[in-house]
Amino acid sequence: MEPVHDRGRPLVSRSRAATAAELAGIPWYTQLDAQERDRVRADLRVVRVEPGEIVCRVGRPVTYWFGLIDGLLKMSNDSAEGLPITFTGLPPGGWFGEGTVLKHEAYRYNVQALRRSLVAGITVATFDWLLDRSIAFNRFVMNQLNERLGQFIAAREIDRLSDPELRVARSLGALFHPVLYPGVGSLLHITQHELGYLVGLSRQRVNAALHALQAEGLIRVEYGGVRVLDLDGLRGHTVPRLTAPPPQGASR
DNA sequence: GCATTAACCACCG
DNA sequence: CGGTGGTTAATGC
Repeated sequence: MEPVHDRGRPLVSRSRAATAAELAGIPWYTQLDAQERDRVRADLRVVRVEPGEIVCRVGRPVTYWFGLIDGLLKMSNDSAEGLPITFTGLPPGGWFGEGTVLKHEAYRYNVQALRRSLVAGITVATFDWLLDRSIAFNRFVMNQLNERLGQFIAAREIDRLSDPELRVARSLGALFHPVLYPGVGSLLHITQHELGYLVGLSRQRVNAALHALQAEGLIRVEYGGVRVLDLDGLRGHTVPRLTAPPPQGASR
């Protein structure tokens, strides 16, 4: 597997308060009233994590509700020694862990940084407090849960796909989710190596798949990222198939 | 066959 | 320079 290096000090001790610009970029924050914003501003922490670092670990008691300000994270639900089950990329703008925070349980997945990232978090107490008083916040969380449910169903589907090009297309479609990841825009900053790691393919194979998708006009391959030209096309993308096996007795 | 790793070089920031 | 992309060759299932 990947090098899981755990940088010495716990995340909380390296964290700082959020800047005004960072706050303004948080989708649910801007929906809050003045008093709620005050509390969030006082509670919210921001920390820089290095590649390979783990943001939350399976089995650890819940501490924060997390959001990604910048960078790229990978979520996987793997049992301690078993094979990884599901990988999901977390692009900027994504907030995660609400299921765990709601139930005050232990985290059910690992979230690991694929590259240097800026991660924000609010405490469970503040999360609960917001849930008790802000309709807008409730709406955001409910929407988040609903969308993520769809994500995981899609992930299962992707896992079953054997065709590499299809896997890349669907994974990109998921990463460009406008509701879950409003920070992404039309250009996703991700290297082909990282994409390969998420999709479960080699960099070379991802490179080939990306160019095939580009040739179909669905995306544009750019330096250090991918621009989506046709999101619906990616979602419903089917490989130009030589599907129909020749009917029995077809002349040749 | 097809995908993977390793290696190389060119280019970008 | 390091990081990233495009490519080829050797190897493995």
